[in-house]
Parts: sequence; structure tokens; C-alpha cells
Amino acid sequence: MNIEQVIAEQINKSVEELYGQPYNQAKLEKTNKDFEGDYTFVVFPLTRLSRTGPQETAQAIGEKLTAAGFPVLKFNVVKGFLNLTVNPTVWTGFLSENWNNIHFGASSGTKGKVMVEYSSPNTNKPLHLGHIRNNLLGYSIAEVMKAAGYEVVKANLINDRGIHICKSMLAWQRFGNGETPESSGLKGDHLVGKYYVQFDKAYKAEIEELLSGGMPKDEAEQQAPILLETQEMLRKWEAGDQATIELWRTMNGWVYKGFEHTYNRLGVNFDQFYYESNTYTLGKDLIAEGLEKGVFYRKDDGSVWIDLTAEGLDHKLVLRKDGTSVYITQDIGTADLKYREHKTDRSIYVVGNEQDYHFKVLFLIMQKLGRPYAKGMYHLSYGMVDLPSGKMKSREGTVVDADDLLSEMHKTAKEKTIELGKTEGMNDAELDNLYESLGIAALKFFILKVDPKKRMLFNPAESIDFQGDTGPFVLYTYARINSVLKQAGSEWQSVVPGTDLHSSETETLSHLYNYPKTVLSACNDYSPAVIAQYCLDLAKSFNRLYNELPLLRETDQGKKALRLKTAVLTANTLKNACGLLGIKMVERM
RNA sequence: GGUCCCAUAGUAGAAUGGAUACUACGAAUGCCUCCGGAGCAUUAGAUUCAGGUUCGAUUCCUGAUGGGACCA
Repeated sequence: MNIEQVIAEQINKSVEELYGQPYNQAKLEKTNKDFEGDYTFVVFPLTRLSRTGPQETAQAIGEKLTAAGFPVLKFNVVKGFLNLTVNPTVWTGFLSENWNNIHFGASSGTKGKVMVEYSSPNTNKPLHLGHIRNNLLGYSIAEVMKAAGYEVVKANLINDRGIHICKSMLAWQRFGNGETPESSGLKGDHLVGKYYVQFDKAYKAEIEELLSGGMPKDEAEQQAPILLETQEMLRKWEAGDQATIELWRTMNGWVYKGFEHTYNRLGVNFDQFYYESNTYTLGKDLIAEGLEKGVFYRKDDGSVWIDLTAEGLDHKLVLRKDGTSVYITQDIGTADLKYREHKTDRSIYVVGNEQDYHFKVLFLIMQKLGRPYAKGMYHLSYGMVDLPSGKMKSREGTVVDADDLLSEMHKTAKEKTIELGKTEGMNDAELDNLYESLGIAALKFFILKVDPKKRMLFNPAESIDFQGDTGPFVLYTYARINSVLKQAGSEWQSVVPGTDLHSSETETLSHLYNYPKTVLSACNDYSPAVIAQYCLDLAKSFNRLYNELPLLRETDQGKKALRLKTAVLTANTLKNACGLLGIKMVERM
């Protein structure tokens, strides 16, 4: 059992004995840095029970705990704060048991099956910074849930059809002269994206022309010939026109190849792909079912709606009057499909917070349709990534392209590394791997350390550091431990750690002790940021230990064993924790 | 028009209702004849405003201001 729980129960018991009231509320916190102790119990709320001042109450409980003998060694009272120091054997025992455990922190056993849907790109343009946040979050939360004991299916629902795809297709037909990724040397997704931008240019030019001919703006926007042609193309696509479908296949193929490259570089992967071209007709049968059950209602014009005013929301259209789907229709159908195929207990959608309302409505609908899995659906809603200049807008060209950014990170990592000049003896391939790992780690850490719910600011010019609270800092700590251990031999491995602990040793050990708990709380909060913060705390506390105490040069064998085993467990834990963030360690840097 | 989200040093970020609000970048200062200085130690600097609940509020409630998103 966890040491905190042991102490908490002892406190509960003590309170009952002291004040004659049943009590089970005891909760511990980590003791604040500036005070002596490992755990702190706040007694203010208890004074009503004890009918004595906070000092006396804390004192009385402290005495009870030390009288129990274990695990509390001693205590001190500051105002209403009861600071407890646990017996060092708690830490050394924990270390002896786990220092060599490669899977430290991973829960075994299954809590059920969960699907994490993330990425979900459109196939008309390349990935950008916003997608990067989505991909990193999705991948990471999936890994966190695995570590917490879930069976996880990573899914990607690709938005591969619709008017926006037709825009790229049409522009390519018109202006492309048969250009291909091979002929142009452009990555497939970038090539298609280029034509999406060209469409927009041509469209705007046509609107201008119509405006100068005296047409009102609204009408011009709807009557531009290129747009009409695109709509015609979509109709052909839906009717199964050979040539259109062929073009669509070809261009989507280019995009997929491009995406695959970016996904690989980002280190994200998927177990299941869904394509909207297959799923966009789903959901209509559920609309019919809902009409029958009285969940939906039909308006006079034939459109189908749901009334959510009782839930504080609005009326929402679920099927157009011509019988065609809207987005939510497809999502209803896809949710059902996912469940039929995978029998997941929970389903997580990693999607930006601009769709909060959409998912609120979707989940409500699934509940009203009586779907048993509805209560397991969750929208992992994350904030936008802002640039110093404001919001990213693809049409205005103010996006940070994912591939460019990755290359930029690689370049910076290279410059930094060369500057420090510690990589003697590594060959070109190894160096290139190193730059890539460092650059990606810096980027991932930068993005994942922020609470997903919050908007974050990304300054391309100066945002990503290699010093301070960063990925490279964590990797550096790991690489340094690695280097020390290589020089350490192996005699220490069989030595029992001494129990005379320095404060920086206790601090590091108690951090390590908390790792499994941290994984669970990251899972409960759907927040990789919890893991990222943990990595920083652990690395910092170990670095302090490293600076304050000798490892290899320590002559007391018990102390040396303690420190080296702590080093091993620290390295392991950093590696595991970074793994949950999708960050790979480097052995040297 | 309606709904929802956000507000912490110069900057980027932390903090289940608890102690003197924690880190990092940037600024200033120290530490490599000694296990890797991408490190460590020290200093200066902050909770948008006005109320309320509480022994105690960055955290909860109400309102204002500012920013963002969505729905029709």
C-alpha cells in the first residue's frame, strides 16, 4: 500500500481515538520546500472536532503517529500544519525494490478499452502547428492511458471528401499542367495545398471582377464561376463519376504519402483509420431511429431537428430538408460504427476547443438515443496555438507549417550541439539522429508542458529553448547519468543502500516514489502536462543531488550504492515518462 | 442576439481551498586542476478590477473590464 494511504489511515484512527468521532477525511500534501518534513497534514478543518487550537490538535495527532512507531519518524508543528518526516527506510526499501525495474510506473491489468481519436486532418492542405499540438496530445494521452492500465486503440478519421477537396482538385486541373510530387519535387501534401491556395486566389479574382461589373458582394461570392464548377465537381464525385473519382484518388494518394512522412517524423501512429468518404453516409438510419423514439422532430420543410433547450442549449439541425447530412449526422453514425467495431468502454475525441459546443450536442444526442457507450465519450478539448501576430489563418498564409518547423528545430539542435562540441567520435548518421531527436524533443516538450485546455503562445523566433524547462534539459540529465553509470563498474549493484539520507536524496527518492501516482493523475486529468512537469521536477532534483554529493568518488559504499541506484531509477523513470510524451532518450549529446 | 472558455513577474508556463504564490527565459552575481557547465547556487520582479462565501481564496460565487471561440 502507498505510504500516504498508510499515514492517512493512521491519522483517521488517531482522530477517532482522540476526539471520539468517526473520521475518514485525512489527506496529505507534500511538505513545502522551506519546512522540514516529507508530508504535511493540515489540521485547521479539524479544530471544530477537537475543540482545541490548531497547534494543540496538530501536536496531539503528531504524538499519536510517532507512538505508532512506523512509518512516521518525527514531526513538527507550524501553526496548523503538521509536518511529518517518514522513516528513511521507507525510501531505501522502495529503492531496493524498484531500482532495477524497467517497467516502473506502468500499471498492469486492464481498466477497459478506450479509443483515442486524434489528428483527423483534411486532405487539402499540409499539417501545421495546430495539428502538431493535436497529434502530440493525442499520441501522448493514448500512451498515458496505456500506462495507466487501459487497452487503447488510436484512431484517425481522415476528412478526405467534400467541397474543400474539390477546390484543390479543380485548381490542379486548371493550373497544374499535370504537375506531380515527382515532377515538382514537392511533398504531396504541400503540392495539393499549393493548389488549394491557388483556388482561393482565382476565386477572389473572379469575385473582384463580378463586383466591378456591379454585382452585389453576397451574390458574387456565390456566383463565381470557379465556385460553381467546384460544386459541380462535388456532385460528380458523389454520383461516382469515374474521372473525378480517379483524380480524387490520385491527389489524396499524394497527400497520404506526405502525411505519413510527417507522422513518422513526429513519431505518432494509429491502429485504425476511418475515411470520411466511407462514413459520410452513416448516421441517417440513427436519425430515423431517433425520429421514431421521439428524440428528434421534423419541421414542415422536412428538415430534422433536436430540441436541446431543456439542457440549456439550442435547437440543432441534424438532417437537411433535402435529406443530406450535416457534420453531426456523420459523427452520430461514426460513433456507432466505432462502438460496433471495437466495443470500447470509452471514446476520446482529441479536437480543438472551437468544437466544444458540437461535442456537447453530440454526446447529448447519443445519450438520448440510449446508446450505452454515451457516458464514456469525452471531448479532450485543447486551446489554440497563437502566434505573436495573432491567430493562424491558412488563407492568409500566417500558418507555421509542420514540416518547416520540424526542420527548423533540427537545424537549431545542430547548431547548439556543434557549439558545445561534446560529440566527438560520433559518425554522421549518429549525429543526424541526435539533432533530430533533440529538435523533436524540444518541440514536443514545449507544447506538451502546457495544460491542454489553455491557449498557448508560440513565438517561432524565440520560443523554443534548449535551456531551462525544456526537453533538452531532461535529455541532458539522462545522458549525464548514462555517462556516469558507464564509468561506475558493477560492484555497487549488490551493496545494500545506506539509510543515512541527505535532503537532496530524500527529495529525489520521494519524487521517484510518486511517479506511479503521477501517471494515474495525468490519466484522470487527460493531461500530458502533468507528466512533463514531473519530468522537470525529477530532473531538477536529481541535478541538485548530483551537484551537492559525489557519486563515483563517494568512499562510503552504502552511500555510493544508494546514489547510483537512485541514478539508475531516475534515468529509467525519465525514460518511461518521456516515452509517455513521445520523447525518445539519447544516450549521448 | 444567445451560449461557452480564458485572465498569474518584462516574457512563457506551475500551483486537489492552505504556510513567505512555484519554475523557466530574459537581467545581475558566483561555481569547471574534481563524476558531462545543455548543469548548480544566489538576487531583483507577479495573482486584471470591485464585491461575496471561508479560520484561510490564484483557486469557489456575483458583477465589471479585457481577450478568444461557438450557435442562429
